[in-house]
Amino acid sequence: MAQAKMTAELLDLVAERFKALSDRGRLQLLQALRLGPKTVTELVQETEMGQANVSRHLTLLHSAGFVSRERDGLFVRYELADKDVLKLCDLICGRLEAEVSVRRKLVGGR
Amino acid sequence: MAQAKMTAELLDLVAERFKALSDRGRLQLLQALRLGPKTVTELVQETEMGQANVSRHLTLLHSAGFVSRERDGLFVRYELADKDVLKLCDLICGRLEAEVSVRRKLVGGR
DNA sequence: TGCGTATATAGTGATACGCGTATACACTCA
DNA sequence: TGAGTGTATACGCGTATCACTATATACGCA
Repeated sequence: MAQAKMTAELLDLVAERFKALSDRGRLQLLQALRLGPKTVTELVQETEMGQANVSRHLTLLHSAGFVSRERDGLFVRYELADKDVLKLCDLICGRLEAEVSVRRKLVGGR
Repeated sequence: MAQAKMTAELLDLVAERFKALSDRGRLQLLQALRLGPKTVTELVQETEMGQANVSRHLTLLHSAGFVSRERDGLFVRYELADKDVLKLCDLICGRLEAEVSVRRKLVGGR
């Protein structure tokens, strides 16, 4: 896993994946999908984003491999591709919590 | 870990962290730091990036909490803040490898 | 086939990002 | 203090990204 020597192309692919996770709206969508598959319409309602934006973000997440899609008649149902996505988010969240607690200690309360 | 209800501010912080990892140059720097601390000059030599760019990227990685810095006389030595950074990269790499192997199966060689 | 709904895709303007050059700042040493 | 080296920052430019609106496509149904 992750050899020391990585080609520029591979790094670009990795960067692309991280970039897909570097937007609040997209993270919001992933969080919304935590509990199960949802249609675009449902996600629009939950996130208060415009339909076009939701669709665009979902398309991007899909091409990055983080969500899968499935047509259901008139609807398209999106779903988390696997659990790794959440693992990634949780790792970051863990880091943030650690930072916050350190900061609290330094400030002494707040 | 990662409650279902996340505030917009927290999501922005998470997105900011992922954005720090969404650039080939910065990933390259993190890879270069895999084996131990290095100075800016060394990183410039290893990565073939301009000095200004390396410094800027390192500053960003530092403010995102992924690397730590330490002055050593005239030099500044950067170091991976912890192992989680690599865990993140490895998770992405694992996904990429899986994708590639699937694609190989579909295409049938290549 | 025509209509209505769900989803995806232009087109556009504002903002953010990355790079290269030049310059400022930090530190050492004579 | 002044010269020299290492690191950080300012500026300008080209490009990418995002939100918004309008429009196109996909599908179900009468």
